[in-house]
Amino acid sequence: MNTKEKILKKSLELFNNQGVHNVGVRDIARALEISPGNMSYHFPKKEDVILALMEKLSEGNNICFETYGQKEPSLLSFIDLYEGLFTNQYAYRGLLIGNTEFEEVLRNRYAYKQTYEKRVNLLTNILIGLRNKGLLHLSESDQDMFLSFLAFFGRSWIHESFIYQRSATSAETIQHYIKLLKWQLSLIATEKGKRQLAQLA
Amino acid sequence: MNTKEKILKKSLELFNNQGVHNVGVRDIARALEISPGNMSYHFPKKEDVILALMEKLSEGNNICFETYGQKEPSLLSFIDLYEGLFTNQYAYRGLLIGNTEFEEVLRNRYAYKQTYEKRVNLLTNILIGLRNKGLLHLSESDQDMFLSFLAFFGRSWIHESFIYQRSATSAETIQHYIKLLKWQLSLIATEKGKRQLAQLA
DNA sequence: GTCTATAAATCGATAGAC
DNA sequence: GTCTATCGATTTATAGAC
Repeated sequence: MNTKEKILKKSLELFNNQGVHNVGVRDIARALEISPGNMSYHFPKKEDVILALMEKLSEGNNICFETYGQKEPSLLSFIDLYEGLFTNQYAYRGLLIGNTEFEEVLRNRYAYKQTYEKRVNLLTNILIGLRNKGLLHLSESDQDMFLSFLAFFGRSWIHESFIYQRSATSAETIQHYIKLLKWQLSLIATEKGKRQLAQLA
Repeated sequence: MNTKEKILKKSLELFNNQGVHNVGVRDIARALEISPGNMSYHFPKKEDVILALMEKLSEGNNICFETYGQKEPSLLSFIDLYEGLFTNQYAYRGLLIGNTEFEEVLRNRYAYKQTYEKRVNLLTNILIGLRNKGLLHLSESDQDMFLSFLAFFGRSWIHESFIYQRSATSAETIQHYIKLLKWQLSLIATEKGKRQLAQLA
């Protein structure tokens, strides 16, 4: 592993444990036993480190969606999709909480809005697919609301987990929110959909 | 209005617009055309300002719950309750987002956990009341899940609104999340409950 | 590529006069 | 109560030797 990769790995570790704003470039350098100057050679600004990590997070999410696309649409693979997404988000949780500090940077340099719109389109198609399979009972307006819910849920659970579930393990935390998602699905699932959900524990 | 109150008012205004971490004591002093030293006379530490504002927020929430307690339990008054809570939270949104910086402070000096547990108990009773009125269809496990959902929703909507709904007005933003809440309620409402919800536009 | 040393800015907080 | 002036710590970022 080269220095650049080492920096990214250690930065993420520190960000996750202490939050981005509590970790200075000095801290990262010290943890890696390299000099602050060396840090700046590889990443001229702290935001460059954050941006690089954000892109890795985004790639991870893309892979989850691609994996789903290759499977038969079902509520089980839908849950799988979200387990993947949540696991990925959890791995980068330090970036996703307390990011108001770098919000402006992200807005300018990271394709926030495009990514968001792409995801909404993707999810819309996924929901339509599940409805067409007779798994979800979704009217036009239900679909919009469930989409709003999913967008909200997918972006916000990590905030709450960071503040309120800190003592829990990674797996426990993720399962807590997956359970909440399953419950939501069960409320709008058809009988066929409910039978699929029943297969899960 | 005395200086202390002026400081609190202006601080909140600045926090809401720029986020706590982007507003220094100097900024507040400059905006009020007083000296930084004077700021420190009234609030020795920046966290004292934040703590005072948090307590005002908490009082506002308490009033919402008390108001609900004096009404006849119904899904309409339940929605009223949340409109009140959301309006209050929105007014103090600067404190509620990006608060990882002061999380430790809040944990130590503000009765976070007690407040949280009190609210969960309160909400549990409210839900039981609504079920007893024949408005909600809630099994034991449904109740737990809906409680988890409400706790999550109530704490997290403000994060999302701050990042994704910034261009919307206060009223639009709040109504967006109230609409989401109504939809959730409609999923677990009895026929009687659904008739109440239908009264709302 | 990596280092040491330090610039330059900003922050919270304090000292002491009035 | 309010002011001016400043301390002391911390941060990002850079300069220049090796």
